[in-house]
Amino acid sequence: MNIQNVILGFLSEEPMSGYDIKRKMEVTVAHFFDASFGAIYPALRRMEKDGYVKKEVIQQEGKPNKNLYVITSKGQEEFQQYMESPINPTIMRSDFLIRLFFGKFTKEENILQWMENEKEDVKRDLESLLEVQSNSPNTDKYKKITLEYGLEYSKMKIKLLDTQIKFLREEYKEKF
Amino acid sequence: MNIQNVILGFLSEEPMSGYDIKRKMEVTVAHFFDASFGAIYPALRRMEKDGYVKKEVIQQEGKPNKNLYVITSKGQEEFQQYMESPINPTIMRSDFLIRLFFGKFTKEENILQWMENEKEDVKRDLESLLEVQSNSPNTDKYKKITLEYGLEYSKMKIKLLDTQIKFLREEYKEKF
DNA sequence: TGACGCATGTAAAACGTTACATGATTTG
DNA sequence: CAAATCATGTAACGTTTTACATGCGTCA
Repeated sequence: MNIQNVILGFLSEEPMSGYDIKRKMEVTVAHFFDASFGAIYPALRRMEKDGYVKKEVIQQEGKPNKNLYVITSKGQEEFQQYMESPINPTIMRSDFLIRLFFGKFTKEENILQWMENEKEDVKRDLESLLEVQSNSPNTDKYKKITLEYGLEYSKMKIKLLDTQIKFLREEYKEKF
Repeated sequence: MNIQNVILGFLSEEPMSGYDIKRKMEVTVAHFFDASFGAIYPALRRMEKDGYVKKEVIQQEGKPNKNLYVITSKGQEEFQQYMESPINPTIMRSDFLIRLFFGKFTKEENILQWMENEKEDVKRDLESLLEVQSNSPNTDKYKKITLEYGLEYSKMKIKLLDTQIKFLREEYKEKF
């Protein structure tokens, strides 16, 4: 999977600009896929050159023009091929967990601070996912599963962090 | 966080070769950090050039020589600086979830197959983490938390996949 | 008036994967 | 006998981030 495949997916649903795609990603797949403008715009140009999408310039008043991209039949074929290809393994890269893993090389205060921060971050993630959920009751069942995945994952993280923070605090107190 | 920081972390524990580091990563941090030989070896060379590590060549019989890397005090300082720096956000990239998200563009059989495969993969991950857990009862408490994280995450995924697979199968049956 | 949202884009740099090359020993 | 393990390394390639550039409208 690369950005191109994901963009083709979004354009299979409706024509969008690079900006639209980025916004859409943020409220739908951000918890398991992320892309920057610097990756999206060049990808769209390439895809136009390769005939996967067609550009339509929309004149707007008071706002910059919009480059609306429409998927072509060649693009649809390409996307279908992607959907039939083998699934790539999930990539995860967690600085937080690396820090924890090497936790014995730093002060316990640092670690507790990291864990509190992480908990707050995850709580915000959870809230934003809950908001998305209540704002989109009519999404299809598969999208609902990916949302559910995000919700369960967040809840699991909060629970685990809560438990472990308490353990560490108990231990910390016992030093006196 | 980059490979260099992680390597410095491992070398803070004991001198290792590039090969050792890779092997160690596989049984400790693979569920939240991954690096290939093509990333590790060049990193070690750079780090030696920059004075973060020292190379010691170990002659071995019947096996290729080993380049054992030892962290220097400059390397220790660098690692401490990393440990005090702000934590980078976690990166996740899941082809599986992207496929699910765009599930309506493919056949339900495909989706069920993906989910079954994913479940089996996660089950294997869980088993390997459980094995690591029973093979290393004396690891420090922070490492234990990262292991616990992996275990809980795997269990969560299996549970969710199980539930959702059953739902989809029920629905599927009702079509008759 | 400064920041933010809308909107697009490029170029450089950083980072990493993949594939290839080498070669001995051990294991099934 | 083939495959896996041990062990290191390079080069090509691909991808992505970051930073920069532009510019209007709105809102506090």
